[in-house]
Amino acid sequence: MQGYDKYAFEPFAVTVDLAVLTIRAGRLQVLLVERGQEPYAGRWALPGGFVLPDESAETAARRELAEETGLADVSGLHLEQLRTYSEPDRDPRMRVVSVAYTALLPDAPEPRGGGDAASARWLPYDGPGPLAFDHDRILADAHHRVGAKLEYSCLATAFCPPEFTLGELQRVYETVWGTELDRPNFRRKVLATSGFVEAVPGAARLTGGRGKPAALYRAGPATALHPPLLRPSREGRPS
Amino acid sequence: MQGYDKYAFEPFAVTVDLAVLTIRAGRLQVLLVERGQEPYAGRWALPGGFVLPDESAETAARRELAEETGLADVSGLHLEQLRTYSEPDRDPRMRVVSVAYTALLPDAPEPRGGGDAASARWLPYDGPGPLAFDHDRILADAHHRVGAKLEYSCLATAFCPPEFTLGELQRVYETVWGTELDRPNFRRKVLATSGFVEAVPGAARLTGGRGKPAALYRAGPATALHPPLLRPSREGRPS
DNA sequence: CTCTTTATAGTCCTACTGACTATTAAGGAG
DNA sequence: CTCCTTAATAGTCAGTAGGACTATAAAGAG
Repeated sequence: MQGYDKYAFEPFAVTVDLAVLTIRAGRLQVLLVERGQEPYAGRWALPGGFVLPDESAETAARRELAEETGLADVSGLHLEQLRTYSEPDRDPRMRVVSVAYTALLPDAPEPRGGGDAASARWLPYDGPGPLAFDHDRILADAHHRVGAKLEYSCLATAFCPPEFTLGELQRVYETVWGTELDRPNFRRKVLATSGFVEAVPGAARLTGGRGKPAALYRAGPATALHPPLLRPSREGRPS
Repeated sequence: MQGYDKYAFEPFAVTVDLAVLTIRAGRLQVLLVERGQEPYAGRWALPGGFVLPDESAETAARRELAEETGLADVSGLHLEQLRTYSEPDRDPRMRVVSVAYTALLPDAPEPRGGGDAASARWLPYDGPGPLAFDHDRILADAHHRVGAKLEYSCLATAFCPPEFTLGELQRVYETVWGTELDRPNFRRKVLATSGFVEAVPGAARLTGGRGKPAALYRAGPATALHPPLLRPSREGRPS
């Protein structure tokens, strides 16, 4: 790798794939597009596209995210590189190396198909059978990563609107992990972690609630949880 | 991303870069090659090279690892994808997207330059000034990742020979984290984590030791640490 | 007004861990 | 051989985090 001219190399197409996750109707949902052409015509796929000549993968991912969600301002959303998939046969048409990103959205409006792709839609994480290409694996990796990061980072607030209740925050953990948490213990842990959330000055929330109105919180300045908030029981958090 | 023919895309060169870490002489050391040509002639760089047409990035990384270290059997070494670096200007000659990997080695023989590259050498992690390209950042990311994974995974044994003492294992933590740990507490924690290490049937080690001979252990079947072994004090473990 | 629902407050009790002290078993210096 | 140093191993003790659980408060539904 000292002088490129001395070495032959094959040029690859480089794309980004997006695993965009949100919580709607109490379920973990994914943004998917339906493929209209072969291969995998009719299958659901993760949104994505080519990295343009003057873009970094990160820039391309954020551009695609804006196009596929139709959101005007996508700058505040959590976007994080997941990993790169480069198996030679992952796309039957040509050699494509794909840099996968995970994005987390709070409220999740139904996407208006304002981009180049066919209309993207929210679908339940466990819902639609096998995805196109290796997207099942990418999506599973994204879910695994997000579940793990909930334990030791403040990532959960990325699923919440700017102001949220501790009940909503707890539902994020429960939905992603697929477990139930003890409410008093969850409150105690979150409030004891300085910088995780901070109370909104003078507010409570009543409108839609069926029970006692809950206090509102905002995401705090912290990014890491010390000590972590471990998921209950079951052993094994590989990789 | 439904039909590639409809979209223009630029072909990129795809490479792998390796952050190969080991512990030698009580210090964290990195495998580096000296660049002979511009750009960055004379600077140290991470070993790496092009992904070949029929290779995945993972395969290419393992091939480069074997070439650069000169080790005959590289199959047992810990190799893990770090992340992908794709800034358009990261290589002044052309557009290169690089998939970075982190590898951990136990004993660390001085590499015999048996590959295509100029002789690779072990250098202290904090040693050689600025590296070529964006390799300083890649190396820092690798160090950060390894430090974080020591907390919640059994990765530390990847730095150790097949049979090791708990003192050696502790030195891995101390060297990577740059902190000192309490020895009795470390022992208690490691031995209490089932599957982390297991005692070698009937053996102790005396030869080189200045003190009481230590018992030998092997890596156990576990991959994750529950609960984690957190580094002392200082807050903040970002990303 | 009562029941249901959700938020919030507080109490045990156990396990984990940080900070120690003590003991054992080598090698080295005299 | 004896003392000293070094490192491994054993054990103690207290503070704390967290799991399980009970109790109270404040809304809406009927």
